Amino acid sequence: MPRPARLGRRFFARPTLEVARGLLGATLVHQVGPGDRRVGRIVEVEAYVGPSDRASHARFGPAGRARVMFGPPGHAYVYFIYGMYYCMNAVTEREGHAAAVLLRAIEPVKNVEGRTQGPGLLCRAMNIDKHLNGHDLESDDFHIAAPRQEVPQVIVKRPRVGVDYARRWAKRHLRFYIQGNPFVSRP
DNA sequence: TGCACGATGAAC
DNA sequence: TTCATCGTGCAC
Repeated sequence: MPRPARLGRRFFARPTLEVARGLLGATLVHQVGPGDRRVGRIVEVEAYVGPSDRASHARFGPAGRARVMFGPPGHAYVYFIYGMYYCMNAVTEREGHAAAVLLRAIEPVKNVEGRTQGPGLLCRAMNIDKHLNGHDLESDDFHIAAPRQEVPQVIVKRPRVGVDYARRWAKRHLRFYIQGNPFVSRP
């Protein structure tokens, strides 16, 4: 059986909506320590398309919290939120175009315990925190791999969660998930 | 220097 | 609907 192809710079250096849809069904891998390689299948994501996206942290500019989003694609943007949770994004588009895809839910595949429905729980279960902010996703210990084979899946488009303050940007269907998957946070 | 608030999740 | 809990952004 062929080894799943690790997604590299070229995959992420594309339009964010394409990357978002392409990440559904892919597997997130984090080698937490010796003998603890955690793997989860991505089933729900959100796209944050640029600094003009009023829901994106990129709106605060390259000197702000989301400076990693202004850097090269294929890196992790991990931030701390509500005083207790971390959320993980994969940076997209070309360097200088601040965009990313938020990973909202995974289906446990290997060594993943606890709930994984929602960006905060996902990071907790995968042991992802601020020490991984800015980490290169083209690495052995932390990366995303393409599905082994094309699995038929219907992709649902919905408004993003928790961004009502963003006016018209809150209405756009920039959340994507695999229809019928039981691990989606908010079907 | 202070303060309001959030790309959340759980309890009530 | 409220609350836990704290870093960030911005007003002062």
